[in-house]
Amino acid sequence: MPIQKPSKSEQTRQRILAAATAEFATYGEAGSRIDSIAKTAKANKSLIYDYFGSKKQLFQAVLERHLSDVYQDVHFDPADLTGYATMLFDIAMDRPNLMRLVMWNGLEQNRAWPLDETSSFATQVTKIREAQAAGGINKEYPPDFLLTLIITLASAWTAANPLGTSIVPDVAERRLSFRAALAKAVSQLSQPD
Amino acid sequence: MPIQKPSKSEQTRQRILAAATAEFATYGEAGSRIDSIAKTAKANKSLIYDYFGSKKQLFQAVLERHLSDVYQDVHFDPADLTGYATMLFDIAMDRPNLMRLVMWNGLEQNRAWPLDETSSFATQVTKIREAQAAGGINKEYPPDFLLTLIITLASAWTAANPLGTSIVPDVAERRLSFRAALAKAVSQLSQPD
DNA sequence: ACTTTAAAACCAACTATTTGGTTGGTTTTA
DNA sequence: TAAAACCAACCAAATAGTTGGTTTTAAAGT
Repeated sequence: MPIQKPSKSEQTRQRILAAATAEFATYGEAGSRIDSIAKTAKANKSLIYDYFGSKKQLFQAVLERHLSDVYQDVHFDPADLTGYATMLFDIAMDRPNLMRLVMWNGLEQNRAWPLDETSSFATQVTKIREAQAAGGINKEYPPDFLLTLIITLASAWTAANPLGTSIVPDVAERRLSFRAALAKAVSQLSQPD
Repeated sequence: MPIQKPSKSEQTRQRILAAATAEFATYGEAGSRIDSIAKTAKANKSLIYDYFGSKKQLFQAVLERHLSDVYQDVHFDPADLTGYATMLFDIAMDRPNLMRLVMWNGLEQNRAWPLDETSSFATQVTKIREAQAAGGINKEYPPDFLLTLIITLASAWTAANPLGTSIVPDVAERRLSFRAALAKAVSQLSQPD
């Protein structure tokens, strides 16, 4: 029996996570209602507490699950910042819920990040600094400036950014054009003089 | 009597707005508590309803007031995108509360913007497009791409952007360096080839 | 095969508290 | 003296979280 059919309770867990994802992404932690999640998940409210403990822990679980999905796909290569940017762009465009969850999490000042991207960010900054020293990346920008620029721009046209979506309501249809523009911008900025 | 001393009720109104600003900026609309605002404002809860109608209307009033403060200072000149970017950067850095309010408002999908920046955005996009046609701005980027890039980057290191602040926790002390980097980046991207 | 049995999965109903919003009146102002 | 400003107490609804139990599942015993 190589493939295990998910157990009944596991299926329920998944329904709860799916319902919670939609609710939290839409309304944030404070605005979400446990009753609403239970109803959408077609699960009894107490199961949510049995499986996840509390509203806050459920939010955390939802966020962590979606983040860890993505972490597997992300490879940071300081020699290819353009590729990094477009990959983040694709991830962000494909996962509006995740982007909104990240945003809510940030605003609701729920402690630092789950998992440890903070240290991951620091690693990336160091690699950019080294690449600058080695002449592979434009030295005129601070490395952490560049990294923030790339990550922020890559998610600038997601549902997570009210500015981006109100300036460009039709990004979805112009995705390739924007992806290319992003690539060009990052390339232009990171290229050594 | 050229200068009117603010009436008692006007002072109360202001205390409520100030308290609401802090509460809403910190917790968002859903996470804020009217009782808490009343307590902070040292005003009776019912005054909030007398003066502002409802929680939602109070949020809207707070946001509009802070936005209109800022609108007076913002002048958009397609011939000086760099200046525009740094001015937005200064405004954003000086008004963390406003930035967070804008972010909450966007995420909480409270209808479109108060006042009409939407049309203002459209105007700015048009002006950029014209400047591109006239050869004053790099033609390789879509005008609405450029505008989003500028506005988003200008606010990338504010309290409103969890990414920016977790990558660069010490922006405050390095403000001038980041301001200069932003100026250089915008200049580099908008300069015609 | 069939029963036993205990844990796992599930749920309806409930609770204590918090919440946005109201009421009916007192105090202050001009 | 009447309107404006203010407030303590109140209310109905909503909310996160709990309880005490019933149903399902699946393995063990016969």
